[in-house]
Formats: sequence, structure tokens, C-alpha cells
Amino acid sequence: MNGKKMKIASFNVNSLRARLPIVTNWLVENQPDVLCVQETKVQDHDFPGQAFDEINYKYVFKGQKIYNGVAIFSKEKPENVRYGFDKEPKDEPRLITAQIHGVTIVNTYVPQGNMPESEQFEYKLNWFDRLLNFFDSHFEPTDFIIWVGDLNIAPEPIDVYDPVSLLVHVCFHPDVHKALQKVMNWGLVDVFRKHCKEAGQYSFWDYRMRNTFKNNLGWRLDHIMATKPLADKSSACYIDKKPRQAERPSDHTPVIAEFDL
Amino acid sequence: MNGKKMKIASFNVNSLRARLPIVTNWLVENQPDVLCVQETKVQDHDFPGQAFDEINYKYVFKGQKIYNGVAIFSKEKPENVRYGFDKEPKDEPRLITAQIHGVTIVNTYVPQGNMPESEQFEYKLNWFDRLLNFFDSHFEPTDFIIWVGDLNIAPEPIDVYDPVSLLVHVCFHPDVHKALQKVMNWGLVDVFRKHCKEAGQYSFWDYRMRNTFKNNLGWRLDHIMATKPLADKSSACYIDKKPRQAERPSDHTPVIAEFDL
DNA sequence: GCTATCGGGG
DNA sequence: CCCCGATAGC
Repeated sequence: MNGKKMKIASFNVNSLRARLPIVTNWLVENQPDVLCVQETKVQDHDFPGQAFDEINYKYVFKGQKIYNGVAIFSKEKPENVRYGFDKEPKDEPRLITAQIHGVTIVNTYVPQGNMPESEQFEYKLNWFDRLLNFFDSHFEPTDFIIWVGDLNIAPEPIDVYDPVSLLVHVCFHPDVHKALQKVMNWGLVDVFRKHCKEAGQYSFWDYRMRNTFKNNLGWRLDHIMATKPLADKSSACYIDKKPRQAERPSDHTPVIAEFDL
Repeated sequence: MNGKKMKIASFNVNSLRARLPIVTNWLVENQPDVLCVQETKVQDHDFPGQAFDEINYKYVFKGQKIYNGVAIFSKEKPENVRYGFDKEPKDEPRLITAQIHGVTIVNTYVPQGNMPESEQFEYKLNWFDRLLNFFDSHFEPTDFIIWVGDLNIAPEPIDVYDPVSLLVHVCFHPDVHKALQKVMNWGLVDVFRKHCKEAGQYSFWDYRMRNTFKNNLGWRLDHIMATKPLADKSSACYIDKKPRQAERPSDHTPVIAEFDL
């Protein structure tokens, strides 16, 4: 027991540069210890670090052109930073790991999967297996591990607006559910579901359909998973819909967990 | 003498849709009888007429994809509207003529000319000749004719920030000065210069150089020319720099003339 | 710089 | 619907 309170958030920003004031304002207002972001869509040489220097956040990141990209912002300097998987394809712009306050943060942007029966879908299913392998080779389920990010999966029927028709969707497909379950069985707890059993708690609303946010036609794709010892210390977990009501919002919105360590 | 006061303005908006609130707010605040705009960059089926209906302005326009486009906004319905030249190439998105309160308004977006010795430069020089021909065949120098718009020429050395180095520029080239002079000799007066002899009175500042507006490194390219009888009735002519200080301003700013008819 | 368009991606 | 990047004109 060291009595440290820790606030950890995840946010798919859909371009860090396009959403820069949204992200920095959100950090200033919410003061999380850690913010993991996905889909930064910025190459490393263009990373807008200065904006975060100015608000006293440290950061580590890995990006590429146009697609993907992950970053961790934190008040304390991230330690033991690891980029991507151990083996090829390393997928560095999709997986970044760091230690902060003795907690291991695993920030992932899981491949979306395109269509069932596509090559990309196979790659996605395999990705969960590779992540399980990554956990197995580096950590113990008794460690303080937190796995966050856009996992591109709605785990349960209450996590999508139409659980019947969406069974054919790559983010709510039975095969993906099985793949996730295998990872969870390693020793992880869905921290949001521990604190909130309500249906219709979403973190993503598709731009391409009209009025999805207004009518709450969404998906819970952004998650905070923790090993049991860490989940036991969580005191709250919630979705902040405010950033999705901004002028030009991301299609995702942040999820936040609080811990008493 | 009918005692009518008339306020006529010209504004290259660099996309009417991108600048819509700037233009409508400017109309509401300044209440001109006529506003001629250039570079609307909007096709006719996308013209944002509703915004002008709401503030009780009538309008006529001709546009195309991406480039060019002219429009006239006025309190009274424009009459005897004519689009483009009589002969091909008609250049409809560059020339629109209408009668308002007995004054013939000729709103032009003169071709920029690219580089000296280019085909486009020849086309530009020729454009002034074709316009002179247009005046000759439709009007008399004794009529109330006003020729306004982005003429893509700074007439005098005091109309550019560097009259020596810019002599090679297509908007300050001796050949263009000659071409303009021929049109003016038909019977036109530079209404702005009649009222203001000051140097450094610009209506355009290039986006591509830094701090051109702050350092007043500009050009007077937007003009209000009038036949002598009409110019004699002008009471004021000035440039309004406020719209260029907006959030996302056009590179041009309005020129306004007032008449006592 | 600031438009706009187009094509690729989600 | 909204991102990016490329291209073209001024």
C-alpha cells in the first residue's frame, strides 16, 4: 500500500494533429496520470510534442504515415518503453508498452479486420494470439498490468447498438469474441464492466451513418483491461462523452479508470 | 438628380463557401447597395443563396468547379443581367454585368496571367482588349458605368510594395499597364485614386510570404472604375481592411465607393 | 498559405 | 463523415 491514486485513460483521437486542442484541453481539464492514444496518424518527425511540453506531460510514441500510430502521455516519465511485438511483423505503430508508477501500461490499436473471411480478419484474430504470447513472455498475471486501447471489439451484446445484425461485423464477430476471451483468460478483467453493468455505454459512433451519436447508435470498442490484482484496486471506470460533442470530434471518446494503489 | 445615395463594393472572397459568414456579416454591417465578389469557387448548383435570402440580398452569379466564379449581391433585384463576353471564349465565371438603380455594374475577375511570356499572359493582355470591345459595343462613356473587381493589376508604382522588383510580375508588368490604359482611355476614372492619393493603400496581401499583412507588403489589385459622369458623383472610396483581420481571411479585402446620384 | 478536388481508408 | 496525401492555381 503506497496510497497513490492513479487515473489512466484511453482515447482513439483519429489524428493527433487534427485533434490537438481537444487532446491538450482534455489533459489540462482531467489531469490523468496516463493517457494512451491511438490513431495518431502522424510520423515521428512531425509529432507535436511541444504542445504537451507546455502542459507538462511526458510522452512516448510511434507513428507512421496516414494510418495507425500510438502514444502515451503521462505526468511521470514513462520507463522501460517497448515498441511493438518482439517478432515481425512488430506492428510498432499499434503497440507501445511502458512502466509508470510500477504499473505496466500496454497501449494497443488492434487491427480493425476489414471483412470476415478477409486476410485482414485472419491477421486480426492472430493479433490477439500474438498479444497473449507477448503477455506470457514478459509478464505474470499477478503483476500490475493494464491493457488499454482501441481493441476494435465490442465484447458483449450490450456493447453494440444492434447485437443481432452486427454478428457478421469484424468488431462483433464470434471468432473475435473467442480470440479476445483467450487473452482475457490469461488473467485480465474488463475494468469498465466491473464498475458499470449498464447497456448502451459506448465509446465509438460511426461518422458514416447519420445521427449515430444523437441516437446513441454506438459501440464499446475502447477498453481498459487489468490483471486481477490491479483491477481489485480500481475505484471507478467511466466514459467521457464530452470530447465527442466538440466542434470536430473524433469518432471515439475517452475511457477513464481510477485506481487506489 | 434623384438624390439617391449608392454604396458599391468589390471583394475577392477566395471561395464563397469557405468565407460565407465573413461575407454575410460584412453585408449586414456595411449595408452596401451592391457587392461584387470574385473567386466564388462554387458551381451554380452549390451556390449558397439561402444565406443571402436570409439577410434580404438579391444575387446573380456564375461559377464553375474549383476556379473563378463571380457574383453580384444587391438590395434591389439586378436587371438586364449578362453573363460573360458576347463571343467565345465567353468566360462567364469571370464577367457578369447587371443594371441596378440605373447604374450598369460590370464585375470582372481578370485572368491572373501566370508568367510573362506564357500563353496565359497573352490571354490576359487580350482580355483587356476584349473588355474594351465589350464596352464599345454595349455602352457609351457618357453612361453610368462602373467596372469593378479583381483586375489583377496594380496600376501605379504606389500600388505595390516594391515597384522595382515587381516590374517582371504579371500584375505589375508594363504590357499590362498599357493594356489597362487602353481600357481606361475609353472613358474611365480610377475612383479610389480620385479620392485617395496615398501610397501603400492595398487590397491584397500574398498568403505565401510571411507577415505580408502585418508589414503591409501588398498590392492594390481590386478596383472601382467609373465613367466620368458617374465618377463625378462619387463622394468617397476606401479599402476596408477589417475582413483581412478575420480568423481565416481571404487574401483580398473589400474596396467600397459611395455615390450621390 | 489557402483554396479546392480526388482517391484510399475506416 | 472525416481523416490523410497529392495536385493544381493564385
